[in-house]
Amino acid sequence: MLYHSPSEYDILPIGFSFAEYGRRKPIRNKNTEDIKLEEFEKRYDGLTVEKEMQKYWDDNKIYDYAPDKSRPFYSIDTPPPTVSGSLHIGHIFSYTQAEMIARYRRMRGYNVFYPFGFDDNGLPSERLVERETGIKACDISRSEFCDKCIEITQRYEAEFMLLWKSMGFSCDWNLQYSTCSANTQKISQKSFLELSEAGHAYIKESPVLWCTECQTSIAQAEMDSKDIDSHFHYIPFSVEGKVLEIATTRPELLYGVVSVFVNPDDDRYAGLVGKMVKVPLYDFEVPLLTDEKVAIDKGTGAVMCATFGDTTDVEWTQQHNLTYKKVVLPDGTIAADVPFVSGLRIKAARKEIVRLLEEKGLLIKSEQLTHIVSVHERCGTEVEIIYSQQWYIDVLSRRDELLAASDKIKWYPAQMKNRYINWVENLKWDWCISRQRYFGIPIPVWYCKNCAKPAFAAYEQLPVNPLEMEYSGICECGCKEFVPEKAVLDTWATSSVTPQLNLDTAARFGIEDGFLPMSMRTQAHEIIRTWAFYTIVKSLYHTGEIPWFDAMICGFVLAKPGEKISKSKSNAKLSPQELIAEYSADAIRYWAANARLGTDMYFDIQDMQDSSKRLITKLWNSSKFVLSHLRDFDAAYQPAHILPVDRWIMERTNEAILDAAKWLDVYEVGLARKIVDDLFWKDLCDNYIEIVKERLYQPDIHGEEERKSAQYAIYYCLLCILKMYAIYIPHETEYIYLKGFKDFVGLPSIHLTEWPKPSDFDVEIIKFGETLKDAVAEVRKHKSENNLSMKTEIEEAVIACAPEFKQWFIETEKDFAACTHAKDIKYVSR
RNA sequence: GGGAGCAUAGCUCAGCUGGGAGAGCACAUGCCUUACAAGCAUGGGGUCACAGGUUCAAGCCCUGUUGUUCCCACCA
Repeated sequence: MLYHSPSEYDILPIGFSFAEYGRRKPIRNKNTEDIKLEEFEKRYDGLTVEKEMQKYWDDNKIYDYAPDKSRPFYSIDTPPPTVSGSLHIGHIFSYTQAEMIARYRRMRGYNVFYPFGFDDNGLPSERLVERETGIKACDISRSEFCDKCIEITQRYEAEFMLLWKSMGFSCDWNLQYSTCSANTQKISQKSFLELSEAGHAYIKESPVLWCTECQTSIAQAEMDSKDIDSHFHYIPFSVEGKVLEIATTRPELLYGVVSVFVNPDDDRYAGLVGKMVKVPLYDFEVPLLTDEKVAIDKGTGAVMCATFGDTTDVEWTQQHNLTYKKVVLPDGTIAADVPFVSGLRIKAARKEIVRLLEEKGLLIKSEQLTHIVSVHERCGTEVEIIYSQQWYIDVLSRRDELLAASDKIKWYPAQMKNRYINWVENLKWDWCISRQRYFGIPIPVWYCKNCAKPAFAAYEQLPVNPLEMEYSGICECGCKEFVPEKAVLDTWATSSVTPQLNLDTAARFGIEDGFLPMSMRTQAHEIIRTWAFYTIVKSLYHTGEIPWFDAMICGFVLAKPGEKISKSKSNAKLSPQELIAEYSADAIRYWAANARLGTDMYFDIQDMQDSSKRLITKLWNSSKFVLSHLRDFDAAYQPAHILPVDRWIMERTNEAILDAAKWLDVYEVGLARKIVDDLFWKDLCDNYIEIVKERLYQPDIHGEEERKSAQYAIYYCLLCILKMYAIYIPHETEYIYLKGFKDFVGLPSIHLTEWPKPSDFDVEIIKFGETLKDAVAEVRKHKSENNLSMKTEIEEAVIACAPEFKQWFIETEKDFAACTHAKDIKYVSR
């Protein structure tokens, strides 16, 4: 029986380790003299190295942007993260994929313009501040509240920037912008003025989507849907003395009923159309009208139209020229002139009306139901529709142009275009851009006190805040007094001009002409209907062109199917900062690259740790090996004869380079990574290095020139592999580069080197390599099946190969024998 | 209700223009092999969701079905 007490470990002779105790075999002599480990640490310590490398990049300004007309220009429109809370792993995931593309393009020789920004104005930031301070915006003065917003968003931005830096992002922070800065305000207000001048932005009083919690108008894009438990109340209206049963979920709007609709083909009501219907409880009369939208088979086939229960009510009110009866006020209470329920909040009013109906015998029945309602995405409150004056940007009349624009943009992956098309085709409202909020970019407008006509700020005045400035002109009507606009712009009205913001930054470097359209926009699929859509709208109005040529649409990280990662659900186990501190940035980056573009992924810490650590360690160890054999390498010397097996690994590398580039050109970082992984792990480490190892160690057996041939190959392959991995794991590859390759290459950073560009690869020699691998595998199989050590000598190996490969095999015989420990090698034809 | 994606090994997934069913993890069996036990070798394991069709040939193309995820619409 195998039993050991702790004391037994203490008496193990030197040369035995704990793990080996049961086997009683000496641990291997590590040959430390050969490897000179003082230069290559035994274990790679990513956490320390990453900090060092980041400092090295900072100190040497590796990623500073400088225009270079000799290179093709490549610009990236990166999402300015909404400053509405801390970032989570989902942000890391999609930003990292785009960052890899920036690195790839840079290495491909592009002059990459890669600015970052922060979206720090508007409702999302206000809600963050309200949450953090416990103060509601409406409870303190506007300037006081805005000061708090600036203070808190700046704190978050500092945190965001540190996070991107610790992820090793290769952007130049001098190109940074913020959407609440004075300069941005100027550009955003200018956009507003230009669109107003051209008639694309306009003001009108009409029904608008309204959040009673945030007390502001919102846009169609800001709505979410939510399942809500509710009741269908069957209420008896009456027409010509007969009961007309109508089902509704909004009985509190009874006072706002302006008509009743039935389907024109509904025989049940044929004779009643045009007659007056009496509304129960309130006893006023409304007309019975027809509309094709009414479903005959739903409920009783009769629908009440109230101002406003839903978008259909809005359409009907407009189409049939019905009057507006105010029921719901902007603060979510019932208007003062509504009998029975005035002053109550909507839900309380609903209860009260139902109670009254019941009391008076006017409630036929109530059915429970779950239905989907529209809620405000920021607070989850059910969206109301009220009448009010707002600024809009015309999108409905531009549907065709907006659709045509999507054909000019290349979407990656292609099917993401459908989401955009789907959204544009389903637009029901023009884009409402005014918000009755505080911390946002002011709408640069005053209104004439006499005739209410808007007066616009002059371009030279921008940025302006009308609340802090008098309008100095005179209205057409002769009036000199003006009232300032209090509303601010929708945050998307500003973030939709990121191409213009970036252009403004680029202009500082003298890059203006040809900057637009930008090369590429990267973003997650969930904001196609907002950010992508609005940017396209603005771009078409401002430039008549698409905003960018390519759209790289990333997926999302989910906790599990259907569940987004969010702090409130506490399924984000660790913050990105904690993940970096624990597992290293390279580990997270390598994992983040394991995704199909546009496809959501589930976050699994174990998964990330396993795959990333394995690769990072393997790359370290193999680099250590390779570089230990390049101490006397002369990069300028090309051996006269490169052995076939060396040619094989170099050609395989070329093949992989071209394959990986093919994927990276279409933004598929994950598929490209897999190509590199296969080359590195399977072909280079498991086969090539094993085959040529002895040739590198023992030139006395294999020949000096032959050793040089192997050196030539491993230098080329490892350097290419490091370059390809550099976009994924920039810290480790840089560290290895600095230790082993910098002196050969001459450039101060691997990130300044060029992506390898073989013109082609040799298919024949790669086929030979495959046959060679098969032959080695056969021997390994033989030893494995017989429980033999790989070192065991075998008498004879018989290689089955095609005749055209035989000469190459003969030239590989010494390597093959060294790798397999075969004493004799014979051939048969295949 | 409209649209899109997905369905391949126990798990996570790759498989680009039709011809060999694959990787990692997990599992099993071995192995100190002058980089790496955070390793290496070898192996077991699949009706490629289902039903039709096109083709000499289908995981891949076509039609339909089912399941699933997402986007949009759906508040009477």
